[in-house]
Amino acid sequence: MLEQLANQKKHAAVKVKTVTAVQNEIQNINPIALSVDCVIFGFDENKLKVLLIRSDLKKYLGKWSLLGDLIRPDEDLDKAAYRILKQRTGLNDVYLEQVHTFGKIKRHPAGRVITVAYCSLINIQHHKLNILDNELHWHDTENLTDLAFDHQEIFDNCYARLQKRVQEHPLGFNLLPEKFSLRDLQNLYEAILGFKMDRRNFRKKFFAMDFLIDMKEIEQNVPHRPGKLYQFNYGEYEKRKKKWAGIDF
Amino acid sequence: MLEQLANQKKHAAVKVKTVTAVQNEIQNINPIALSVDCVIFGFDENKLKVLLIRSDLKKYLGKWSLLGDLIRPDEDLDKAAYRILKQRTGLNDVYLEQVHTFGKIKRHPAGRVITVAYCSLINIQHHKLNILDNELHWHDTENLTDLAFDHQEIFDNCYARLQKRVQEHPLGFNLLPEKFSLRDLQNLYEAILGFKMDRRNFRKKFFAMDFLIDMKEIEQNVPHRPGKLYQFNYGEYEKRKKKWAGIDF
DNA sequence: TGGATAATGTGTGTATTTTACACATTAAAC
DNA sequence: GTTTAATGTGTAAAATACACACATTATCCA
Repeated sequence: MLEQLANQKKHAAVKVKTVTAVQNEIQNINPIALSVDCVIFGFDENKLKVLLIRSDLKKYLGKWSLLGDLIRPDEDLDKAAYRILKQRTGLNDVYLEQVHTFGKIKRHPAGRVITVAYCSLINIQHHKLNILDNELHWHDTENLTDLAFDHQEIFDNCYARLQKRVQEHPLGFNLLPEKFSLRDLQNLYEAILGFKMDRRNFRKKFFAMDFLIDMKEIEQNVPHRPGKLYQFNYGEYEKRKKKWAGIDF
Repeated sequence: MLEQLANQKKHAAVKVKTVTAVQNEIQNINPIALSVDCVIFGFDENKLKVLLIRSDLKKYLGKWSLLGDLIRPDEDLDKAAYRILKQRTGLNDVYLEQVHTFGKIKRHPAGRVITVAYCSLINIQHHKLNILDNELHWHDTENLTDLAFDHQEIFDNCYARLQKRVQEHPLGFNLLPEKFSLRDLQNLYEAILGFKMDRRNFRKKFFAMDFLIDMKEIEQNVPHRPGKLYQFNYGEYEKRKKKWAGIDF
């Protein structure tokens, strides 16, 4: 309570700050660096994958780490994340979402580096062609352990977010080819969520939503009866988006 | 594609970095400052409130802004947010959650300042006693406009997050006194979500969850039949927490 | 070419959850 | 003791989720 009053007094003393005063304050207090790290998910052979790179830092030699870089002073936060993605995957217009910011004091051996984690979903087919760099690797998300830095924590956090968001929003389609079968879609959900679902109920659910466009095409080169191909109808979805309501915990 | 190869080459050239090399890189690239801003929610007279302070920056004189400060170099991110809360409200052990990081280039007039937004929920009764500083003000969240900096955007973002989270997790109780009536609880939800609910179904829902402890007390000094008082059973909740599953968008 | 294989594609009944809705009860105020 | 303004409770209908089985079709191979 006394401390409270003291703080208020201190505040009252500094009535109006000029921009220059704040600039000085910033200069003095500022040995903190900022980076962006991207958890880039892909889906291939019915497995959820994450794009990793071999750490270029001596301390973590041999370990895998997320793709990241320092933020440039003249660069918006989101832009920095897009830059990383473009650099590493060659892809534009990918799904990207900020997830969480990690700022423990000793998380980076080179000093105080606070990092903003982004989650990205890409169509791995588009990217495959570009991945010649053998320092880059699509790693199964199952049994992922022992990443460099605090990247395991960052990955876990982003994966949990993905699991949640994929159930409430149509993100998943970013991981699939434009045209996909319902089986593909179910495999994707099962890979992300980590459990099997009833095929009939799964189909019923998606057909009931009525966001899938029947492309009037069927799978090619499958050793069994081919399934129909669909596209997700983003336009229609935007129109009828759900306004959630329902307390439940 | 060519650009892609060029990037890979550049990467391949810098094989192993020492910590010192990274330190230099950081020193050179680093005129970015980091702050924390807290959106502190309260609930009073059946209205959702947010704690604001008059901007101390000349450019925004007269405008209200969120409570924030620069992060100290030796301070964990979350610690910085707790520090702000303690300073401004005198309260410990409050609900606090990181929400989003805002980093547009020109969001702060004094230069590049990236800010991490936190959402906090406090029992306004506990705080009321402490709010002597007339620069601080509990503002209705309805019709909140024209905050300083990009604080309107930050507030909107945190409010949206609160609306969502309060439906999936028992956060709301942080805004209420320890003992509350079901009417209090419903008023809280209606204030946060912005619509009215059926009283009978609301009660049924919460009783069915079976997380409310009947305190065997009733409201005092109400001009009508007093309601029973309850407490939220956090212990039981932690035991039976929901594992969500259900695709729906 | 036809039978075996391995998938796709569809429907129904049951249980659970959500929603809509009305009346008796209680304490306080006058 | 009557009025007032809330609390407290139950039930039927609708919508949603879940469990479950069989016919269909393209491919593969003998």
